[in-house]
Amino acid sequence: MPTRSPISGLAPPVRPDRDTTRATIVAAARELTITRGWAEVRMAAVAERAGVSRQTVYNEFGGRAGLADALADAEIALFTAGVRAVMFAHGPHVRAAVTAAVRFALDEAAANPLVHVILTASRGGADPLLPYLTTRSDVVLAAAAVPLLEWAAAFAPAVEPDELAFAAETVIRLVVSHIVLPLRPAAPTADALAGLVVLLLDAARGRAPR
Amino acid sequence: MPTRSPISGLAPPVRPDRDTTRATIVAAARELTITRGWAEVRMAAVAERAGVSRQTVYNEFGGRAGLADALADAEIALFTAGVRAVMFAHGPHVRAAVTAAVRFALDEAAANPLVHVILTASRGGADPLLPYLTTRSDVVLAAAAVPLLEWAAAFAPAVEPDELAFAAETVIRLVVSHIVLPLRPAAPTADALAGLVVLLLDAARGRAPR
DNA sequence: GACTTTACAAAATACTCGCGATTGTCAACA
DNA sequence: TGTTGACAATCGCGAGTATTTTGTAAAGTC
Repeated sequence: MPTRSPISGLAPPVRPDRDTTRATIVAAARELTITRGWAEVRMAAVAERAGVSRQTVYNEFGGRAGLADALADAEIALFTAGVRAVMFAHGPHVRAAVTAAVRFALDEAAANPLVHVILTASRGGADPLLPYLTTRSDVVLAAAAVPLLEWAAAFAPAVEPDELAFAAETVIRLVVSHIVLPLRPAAPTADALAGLVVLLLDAARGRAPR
Repeated sequence: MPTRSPISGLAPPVRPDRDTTRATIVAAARELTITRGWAEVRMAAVAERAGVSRQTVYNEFGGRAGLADALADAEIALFTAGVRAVMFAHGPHVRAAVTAAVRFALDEAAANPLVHVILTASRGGADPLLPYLTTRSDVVLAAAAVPLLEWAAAFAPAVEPDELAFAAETVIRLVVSHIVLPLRPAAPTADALAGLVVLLLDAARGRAPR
């Protein structure tokens, strides 16, 4: 994060925006991937769209695999940030917060194929991006849990960590399941899962609020 | 196993065992699929192993796709029968019954590739059997729910049907999720899911035992 | 110094062709 | 009713080849 000081001149003049370049490239790769699919994404096309030379892409990411990694990381960060924002917007209201978070996840997965692929990764799927995301599915699960746990730390501190972890893992698994096989519209699913979380947290609170 | 009636001659001479033949063929296909994988299963090999002519296989199932369907149906029946047996063996003990059922499902999916494929179907996976199982994943979910609901009807009749259906669907989704991405050994997973079901049923009982 | 351009080898991908194996169907046969 | 044998159609596989794309290295530019 070389955020350079405003007093330009003396501050590191070098590298005006090293990671701005990276971000631009990742953004370009992201757009191309979402519209055309990762399989169709050419390093040359990414470079052109990002306004840099192909060589720069290689310098920054090492290659196609590195770019895929960075892309996945960026998308995960974006997604978790969204979940976090949605949840904190509802303050301590467990049901409202979880409902909104689940809806966000379901809608996002429906609209953004990248999120869909990353969330439902792990299955030896057909998607060409997967070979590059080497079994990161557990990482994804862990990443998705972060905003939930942060929210709980802020608004439900009395709950035992183990119970909390189980609740988080369980909703996430269920959300993914409903993404893979949606039997009902998003709204009732979100309501049902929120009810489940309320139940889990209440039970945990009643049992172990030591 | 063409077990014909001992009193040969008068007993229905026609069609001594139409569906015995089918069962034999399916059994042959099943064994070949489990050991060598569906992709390697040849219609000729199935016929030979079943002790019938290749033509008979075509007459009974129409073709490779039909055989795949029948195979899936048979395997689902076998699996649900196993779940049913395991659950009823524990009588009304919710936790014990669900624990055993989850363990059975996890172990079965680990040991029997056919069960694994069918349970985790739907994802546009690499398995060659899938193209023949056209989006039957919802059917599978419904089928897996049957033994659970039967058990509940026998031992937990006071629970509202909706709540019951949700509980069943949820455990099944979670079991599949843990098959696809197992983070812990089977035993603790089974315990945790059983606890979840107990919670759901207790809540439903306390709320709506009208 | 960071980036671009140009050049080029290596690797992946796409396409064609031919062939053997397999599927699916038909009719004669037991 | 089920078996056998024959046959066209189709599929999958592998070799061979062309084309694209990746990945690396150099020299050139602001």
